[in-house]
Amino acid sequence: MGRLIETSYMNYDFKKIEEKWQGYWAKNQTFKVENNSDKEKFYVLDMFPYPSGAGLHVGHPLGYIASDIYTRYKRHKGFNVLHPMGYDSFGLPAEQYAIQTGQHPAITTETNINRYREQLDKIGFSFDWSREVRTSDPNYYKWTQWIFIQLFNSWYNKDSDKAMDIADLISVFEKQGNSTVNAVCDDDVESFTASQWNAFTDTEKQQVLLQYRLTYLAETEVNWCPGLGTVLANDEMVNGVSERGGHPVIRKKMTQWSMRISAYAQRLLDDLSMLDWPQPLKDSQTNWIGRSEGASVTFKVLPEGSGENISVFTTRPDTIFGVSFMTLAPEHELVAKITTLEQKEEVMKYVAATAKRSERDRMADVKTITGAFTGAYAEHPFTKKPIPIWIGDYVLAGYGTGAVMSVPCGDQRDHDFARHFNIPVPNIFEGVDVDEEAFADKENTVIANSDFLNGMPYKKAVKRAILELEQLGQGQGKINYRLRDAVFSRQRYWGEPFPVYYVNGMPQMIAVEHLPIVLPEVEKYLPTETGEPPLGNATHWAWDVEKSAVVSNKSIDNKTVFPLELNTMPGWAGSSYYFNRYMDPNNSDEVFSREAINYWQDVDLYIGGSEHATGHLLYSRFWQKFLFDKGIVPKPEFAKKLINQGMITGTSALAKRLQFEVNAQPFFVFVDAEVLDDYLNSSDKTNGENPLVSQLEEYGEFVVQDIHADVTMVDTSDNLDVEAFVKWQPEYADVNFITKADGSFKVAREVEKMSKSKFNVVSPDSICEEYGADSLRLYEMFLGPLEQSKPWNTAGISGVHSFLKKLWRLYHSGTEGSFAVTDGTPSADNLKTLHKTIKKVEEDIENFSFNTSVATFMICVNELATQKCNNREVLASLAVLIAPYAPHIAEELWNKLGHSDSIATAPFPKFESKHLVESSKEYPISFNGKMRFKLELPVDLSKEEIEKAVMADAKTQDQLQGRTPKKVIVVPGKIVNIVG
RNA sequence: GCUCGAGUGGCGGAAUUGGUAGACGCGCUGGAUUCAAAAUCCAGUUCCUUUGGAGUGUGGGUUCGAUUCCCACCUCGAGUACCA
Repeated sequence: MGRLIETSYMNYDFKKIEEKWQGYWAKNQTFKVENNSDKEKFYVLDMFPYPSGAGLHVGHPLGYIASDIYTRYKRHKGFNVLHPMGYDSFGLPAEQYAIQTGQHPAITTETNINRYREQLDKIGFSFDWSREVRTSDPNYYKWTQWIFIQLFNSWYNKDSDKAMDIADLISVFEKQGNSTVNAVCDDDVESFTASQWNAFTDTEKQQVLLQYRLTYLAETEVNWCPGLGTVLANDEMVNGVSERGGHPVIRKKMTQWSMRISAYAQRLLDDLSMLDWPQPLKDSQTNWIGRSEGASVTFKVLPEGSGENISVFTTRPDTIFGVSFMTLAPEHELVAKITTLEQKEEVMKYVAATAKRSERDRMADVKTITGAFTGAYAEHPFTKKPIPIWIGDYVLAGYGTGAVMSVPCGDQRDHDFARHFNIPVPNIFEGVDVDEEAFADKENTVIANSDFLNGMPYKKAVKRAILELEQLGQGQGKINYRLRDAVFSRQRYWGEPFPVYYVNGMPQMIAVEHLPIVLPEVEKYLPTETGEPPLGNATHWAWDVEKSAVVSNKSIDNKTVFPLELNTMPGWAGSSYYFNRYMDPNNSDEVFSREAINYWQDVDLYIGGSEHATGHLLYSRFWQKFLFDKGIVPKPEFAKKLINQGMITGTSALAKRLQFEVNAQPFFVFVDAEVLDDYLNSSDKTNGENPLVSQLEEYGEFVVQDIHADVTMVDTSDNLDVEAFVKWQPEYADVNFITKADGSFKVAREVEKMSKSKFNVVSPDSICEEYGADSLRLYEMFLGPLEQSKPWNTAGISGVHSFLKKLWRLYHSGTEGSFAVTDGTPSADNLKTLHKTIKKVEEDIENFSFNTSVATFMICVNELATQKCNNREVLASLAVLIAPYAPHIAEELWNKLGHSDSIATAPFPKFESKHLVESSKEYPISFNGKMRFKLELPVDLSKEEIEKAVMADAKTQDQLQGRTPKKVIVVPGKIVNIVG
């Protein structure tokens, strides 16, 4: 009896081992870190997960495993590593579920988080859970509200190029008005003097200040999604529909909170160069910011003296003499003013038609050219000739000034428009034909027919044109950005409430000491009958300035009790600074202490998906820069290095089904994939050996169909468990299965996105159950390069699993597999294998090439097993090497080697090159670049000696067959190449 | 359309500054062990017309030598979408 138990323990019992060490780590808080340490800091962060109801599949932990390996490695290297985890727990799915079921989103969220935690714990991550944060926790969103208030109380000073306190701005207004202020602000700010400012009422002053604040309330065109009942940010829609749910989105004017991210456009662009982030991600941020250099040009509307001006932005001021018409966006405010009587009807019709077309229609239909002539003319700044003013929906109201100077010879869209409406296409390029298409090449441009620009190349002409425009007072050089201010209001329940109440319609911030303003209870999570956001359903949602408390709506008197903001913040609010909050997550007095932020500084390694390129990662950089300006954080960028892990796709199992037609009725047969292939590829369809032949003779023509089978019912050799399949889908119970002679039935495989509907979802739990967390971790890494997308196929896991068993056996070479190590001096071979492994694994981890280090471990264990190595010193080093990858088995082996502490902080083995020194080298001998044979030669031979030895070799003469080589290339230590 | 990335055995993939293409694993084939199975171990496994030859998406170039560098093209994937 006792012997049985002993034996079972001697085998690699991963379940027992993993449970034991996960328990140990939790109990001993092995991975809890302090904010002060003599050790150097290192901060490894995973992107915040949203805890969805579906739980994790094997694709989700990929990045977490990689970051955990790096974290554990850095601990072995002597760093104090911050490696936290938490939840981005506000969000739409929980709210949609609440609308359907009435269940409070907080409850759904809690359930989902618990499930996530359970799944994460099983994989053996070394997170410091004492630092967990949740964005929906009032103790957390108190600080989200706090940052919002800081933004509200700030403006952007272009002179100092940073955010400054709004109080500074007010004192300037009081003394000098706003003419000397160089701020990022709304376009339509009117100028005022100090005395005018001082005469303003409070409300007027507030109104003016809103035009300067970094978060402001303004009527803006927003992306309204009726299907979701909320507005969406640009990055939350794809091709004119909502990213979540695919609902249509329309343009609508609404009063909304916005974030003046445009103030940071240039710095967001410039600082990309100091980030070690993937180039595609930086490129997409660069595109999103969309900087273009050019000029703004003012055209006077005729007749002279009408006082109206059209201002345009152009990147090609050098083509100003090619202007043959102007185009305004149909929404442009001048349209109504300048349209002549005769054209009024046509223009109004066109404006109404475009307003009706949804954004999506307009995008889907780029080819159709539409527009209308306003009847009005503008004056060319130089030639003074009249230019017709058109409207067209190819000009976007939201970009630039919503108006363009149209140069049909230099811009294809202008060209198309001109041709369509028979507008002249004057040519201003030397030696270029612009009849068929516009000439947009800047490099080979020589300007002609352009007065003072004649004969100039692009760059020179641009400079000159701007100079001339400036002298006329009708233009100047300008830089334009595509990046728009970000709408910050959402008409949702499950988000952070704004710390805002309204006095005379003007927003007021609630004092910081009264935060958090907690999300109120509501009976319904839908918008109110009057169309207000869900918070409009709350009965206690008013601010009492005397009590400094949220009180019943009934007491609103607009004297001491005021209505609170009904919108909530968007999903990205809470995730735009969480990386900083992790540094000191339980601090209730400050967002984080000085001590904490000064110690941890910023994230050293950030791992997550590339889908956040223009959302989370841009907003976070913006907030970080703002906090940096305010002296709250020490770094203008929050993450030095970022890695996008690739997606893991599923490998679907497809059972081949044939559909025959029998008596005008469909008739089905499942057939083994190889049998079918064999049949389809054979030229002789009457070959009697293929089981399909008999079927075909009977039924004739067929159509092949692919039926998804659940991947769990397929073994490593693609054989389907037919019994289980039929039990799972009883409708197939009566269908015949044509199997191979031995009764096996193979499915075909196809790589598709991992999804429930394709029955190819694999959960980490089932893998942990069957093979253990260490196998899962190794296999996820072994699959391929971290950043690449790659298919999951559970079949392959047996390789890493048997590797772990082999590793275990290396330490259990005693009788009946008992633990046995020896204390002697390791052999030269042992040391060579070990140090080769140390070198490679260390390089691999530093390069995030985790797949190759798993291969290295396999080679190492194979070699040590061949060497029958059971040396304590070598095996102890090996345990540490492998600990970041397979921490559970490493802990167990470390423990058996006699250590009472966790392996977590054991020093990483030191590589010593002396163990790798070789006395001879096996030279590949190539002829004309092709390796033909190998020759073992001493390593210290000179070039000449090598050549001599090679030429003297019989195999060389064999290859040459009497020819005399033209040349012999010898690269000592590498290769010999004989030419001729 | 534009921008970026990637194409290597049946499959996932390896090859660090140009220097032995296919490491490692899966799968497959054969064998050992076993009453049998699982597990384990050993050998083989790029292709072909095999005393040899060809071969890293295709075609060309640079080089003694190219998966690696250059040019053109093809295919797939990601991002973006009238941005003046």
